Amino acid sequence: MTTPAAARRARELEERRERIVAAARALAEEQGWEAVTTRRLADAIEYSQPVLYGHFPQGRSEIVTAVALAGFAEMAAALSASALGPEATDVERIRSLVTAYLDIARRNPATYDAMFLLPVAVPFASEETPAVMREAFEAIAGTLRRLDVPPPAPETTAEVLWGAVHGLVALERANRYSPGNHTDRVETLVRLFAH
Amino acid sequence: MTTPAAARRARELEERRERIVAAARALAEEQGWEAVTTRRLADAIEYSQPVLYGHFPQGRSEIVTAVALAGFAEMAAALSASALGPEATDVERIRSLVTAYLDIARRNPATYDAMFLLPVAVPFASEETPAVMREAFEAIAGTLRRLDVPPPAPETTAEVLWGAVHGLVALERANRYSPGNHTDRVETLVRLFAH
DNA sequence: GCGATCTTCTAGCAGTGCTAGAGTCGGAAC
DNA sequence: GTTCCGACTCTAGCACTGCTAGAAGATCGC
Repeated sequence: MTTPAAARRARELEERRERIVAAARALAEEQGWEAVTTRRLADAIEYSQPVLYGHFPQGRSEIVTAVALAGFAEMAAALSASALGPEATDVERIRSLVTAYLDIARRNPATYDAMFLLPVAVPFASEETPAVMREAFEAIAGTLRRLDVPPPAPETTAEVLWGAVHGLVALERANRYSPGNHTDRVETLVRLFAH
Repeated sequence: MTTPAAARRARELEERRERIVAAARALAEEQGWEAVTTRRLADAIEYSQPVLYGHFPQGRSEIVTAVALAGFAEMAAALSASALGPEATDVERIRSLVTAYLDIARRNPATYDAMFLLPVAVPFASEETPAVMREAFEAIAGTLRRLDVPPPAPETTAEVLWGAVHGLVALERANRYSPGNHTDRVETLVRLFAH
């Protein structure tokens, strides 16, 4: 049914779609999301504006969502990779997790914004939650479950921990914190959850 | 030096300034910040657009900042008022504080966004930090200091607590949480900080 | 090679933040 | 009471935004 030409076309389409997402992400990280305009994206991929709407019928916001999903995939991988061996202490486990999270957020600020700040239309904890999001959450909950003294409700605690770390990132980036106190805050947070 | 006419003019200017801020806030709470355009604001105060720039030379972003400052004033008042009497337990004190914070955030979502999400040019923990911001922070730090078992570094813990509660608000509003688990999360957070 | 289909582009809409310059009005001085 | 100046406000317009209709074009199956 699918001719070779059609297969090639589908492949080219997919490639172009990814070039759009990559261009949006690069532009956002370099100059902020307000610099990510449909005209600049069209220039970056060397096509005209309407082409974008062929890939993303919902327009700009759908492109932002695509960047957010890519970010969640990377975060899930980083958090899973942050798990320590059996001889680690509870404090070390949580510190490794939190540090991995903060690293991801610090290295990709614009992508992080797409994931949490910008209004992207992705229901999180529901049926249709993309797998990458569940994965990232599971990495956090898994670390809590593996503690020597696991919390009574690991899932709920995972949600609270996620929120606490996100709050740290958000307030720090918005300059709502005293400067230079970063490591103290992280250590305080870690010991709070490691009990 | 100041003639009666000049005094009246100054008063009228201040009134008009506040009408702009009030209009921006009302519009944002009703239809979101993207609906707060300079044209709509001008319509609301029944003047033309350029009048806005007489009050706020930096334009729209300065108006958002003004709304944020009003929000901080209200938050400082609400958090201070949440302090409990001497017979309260640590858990009750923190719960009262956190609940007051969540109430403010839930009742004025757009104002809350102006305070923390939108890029307003207000350095927080620095010399020029407006008094209202310091006040809000002091209400949190003060509650921690008054605990039966105060944390080792109340200021740092206050920053972490602020971040944790903000994270709760942010993730909840961005639909990054499982629905219906709200009270569990709050209680988990409270007990974490009440030791 | 033909013809239909699918793709891409040009051009334009309505809206945005912001501003230059023209015009109007109030109030101080005589 | 009249004049005149300065402060104030408005009209009109710029360059930009996201998005889309309809024309022009290329491509592919036959």
